[in-house]
Amino acid sequence: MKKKITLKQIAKELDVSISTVSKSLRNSLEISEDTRQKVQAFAKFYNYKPNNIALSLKNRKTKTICIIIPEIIHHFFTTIISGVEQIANENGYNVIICLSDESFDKEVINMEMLANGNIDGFIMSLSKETQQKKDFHHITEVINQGMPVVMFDRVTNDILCDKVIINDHLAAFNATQFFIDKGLKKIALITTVDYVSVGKLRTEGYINALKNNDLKVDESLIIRIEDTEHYEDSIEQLIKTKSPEAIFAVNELFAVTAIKVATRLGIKIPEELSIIGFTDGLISKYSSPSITTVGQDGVKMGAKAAKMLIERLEAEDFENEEGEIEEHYRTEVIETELVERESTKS
Amino acid sequence: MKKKITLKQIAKELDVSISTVSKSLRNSLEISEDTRQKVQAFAKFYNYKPNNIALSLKNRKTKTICIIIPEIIHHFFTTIISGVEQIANENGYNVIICLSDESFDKEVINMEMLANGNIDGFIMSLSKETQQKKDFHHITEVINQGMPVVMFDRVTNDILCDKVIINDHLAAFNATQFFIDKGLKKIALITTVDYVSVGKLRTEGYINALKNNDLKVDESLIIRIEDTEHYEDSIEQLIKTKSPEAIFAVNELFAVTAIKVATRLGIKIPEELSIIGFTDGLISKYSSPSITTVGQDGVKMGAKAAKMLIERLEAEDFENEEGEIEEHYRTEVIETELVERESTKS
DNA sequence: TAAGTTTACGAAAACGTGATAGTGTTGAAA
DNA sequence: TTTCAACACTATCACGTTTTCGTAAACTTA
Repeated sequence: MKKKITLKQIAKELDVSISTVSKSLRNSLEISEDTRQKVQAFAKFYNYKPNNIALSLKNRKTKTICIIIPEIIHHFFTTIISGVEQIANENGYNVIICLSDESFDKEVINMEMLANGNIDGFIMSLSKETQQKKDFHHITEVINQGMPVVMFDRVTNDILCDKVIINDHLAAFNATQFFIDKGLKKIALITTVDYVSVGKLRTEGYINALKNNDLKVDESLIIRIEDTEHYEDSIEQLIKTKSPEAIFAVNELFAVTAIKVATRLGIKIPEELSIIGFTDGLISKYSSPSITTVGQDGVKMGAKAAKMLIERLEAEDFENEEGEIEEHYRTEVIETELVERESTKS
Repeated sequence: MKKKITLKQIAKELDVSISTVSKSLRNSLEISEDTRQKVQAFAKFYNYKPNNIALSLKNRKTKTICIIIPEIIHHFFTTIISGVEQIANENGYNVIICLSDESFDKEVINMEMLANGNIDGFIMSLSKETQQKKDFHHITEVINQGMPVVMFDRVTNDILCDKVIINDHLAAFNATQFFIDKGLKKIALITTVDYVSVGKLRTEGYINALKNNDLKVDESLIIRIEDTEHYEDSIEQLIKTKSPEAIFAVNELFAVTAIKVATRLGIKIPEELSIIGFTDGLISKYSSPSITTVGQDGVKMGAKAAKMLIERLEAEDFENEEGEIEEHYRTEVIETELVERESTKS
């Protein structure tokens, strides 16, 4: 077992100074051809690699970014990670992943922990609890310390920073309009309670689409599901008592559950009931019937977020010299598209 | 924007030495009550937090572990991450996630990169390409440098280290036996090509179960699918020409695809065809009919791996004093259980 | 009062690196 | 012979901590 070798050890072994070793390895012209080669050969033999921690300390840059997501079992978030990771790696950055588990406390702890030098910047999506509490002090603090933050998907207007979002409102509007165009009028909505911003926006899109077509908004066709709730019964209730012609669900799980319930009740999909979900994950794809869904390209979103963050990080090197930082935050909107499958009539 | 404050700045501000500040904050008895309080108050006001990078350099420990997985879109791997993350956080460790994308090169690059001080240890599952090449030099090297590695799921006997696996052989054996116990004899197998170790083991389990019940192994009932292959046709071919009574698929995707194909062909599940998959993911759960599957508890597995790694890391502190390290590697086997659902007769 | 002990703090080293500034030797130009 | 530049290398500092050791000043004891 040979431990990692350091500059100092090489220097001692070859009886030169540390500076000479360092310069030789960086091919400095200050060092004679002879010494350089000797050092390089030695270093190669012992497989010398600079210690990243020491470099981080010296350069005050870790070349590591952190992505905080509420949950990892959501397919959408894994695609986000995928996109972030790809761009990060291309630019020589490592990615630390933190799971907030939808918990405010865990989000705060993770951020405070990593903000102390471990990383150069954050990419994050708010936990439900944080959205509920509307307490963003941990994020403000990090930003105030000069660490860039990029928020995606679940964002808030209370924080000024770069953001990557999808147009939830428009996407929901279009999905609803899709039903209406097919001649369906009795359109139900399965959504979440309002404090999750995306659920709220999607609900608004649904309502606006109805209004735009002079259709009445029937509150009894809308069910709002709590996290903890066992929602299968609520959905069954909805389908049984209201017999909707179409259902728009704000996520995959609601959609697939609706399908399960309808199938159990002997309702034919899409002949008697059309269903559109949100988020194009594996479930939608492999469900039978497969589910028409609002596809949000997580990979693209993650990649965009990573690009924005890295751009800002690299820009910082300049700004230091200029003194004043120009705070011009952008919000990028990622396109969605309706992926038509078997759960809607063609 | 107030940047992070350092010991040095506090020292200068309060006109004491850096040592005094450091000691005060760590409640050293060497420092007078008076000074201590003054320093602590000041530090609190400016929200002083020690710089983790500096600590890492000093302690030669980063309190960060890296998990390398082949893909993140596999539900199984996300549950692994979940388990690792939980245990890591409980013990004050951060988790860096690297995706090898099933590529040997990416696995090597990631490992070499992070082994230079960034992390304290690895948890990993081999990429397909690495398994194929049987080139493990990057792992041996890391281990030789004294950095602990824990492998899980896709492991190899060529490397000596801690491992966490499931008994793939037994699990497949039991699944096949389950069919046989129901009186089914014509049991097909949808598996992967042999270089992926788990596919191989599961295939063996299937074959042994058949042999154990004096059933003939019919090679035409076994299809081996390549990564890149568009496998839906192969499966359709199998079902059409062989009309099996049961299918055992070595992963979720194969199982759900078999269901889709069978449903399309008008074959009733489970009346005419029973199906068992492997890995209890969302797809199996939400498919209609839902899929009976060999459940492997990824969370437990990840947690176990993290525990083993952290145990070894903390043990290192001792060993240094004793000189000689006792290399006693363990292999933990995680139990699997058959999760019965709608795709098999009860 | 002299000697020893405690108190309260500071200086410096160490972790590993890279950049800046310095230093001594050699050779060439004035 | 003097001066200056080029060469080849070394010393030192800085990044932010913690820790070991050192040391004045105050206090105790004989």
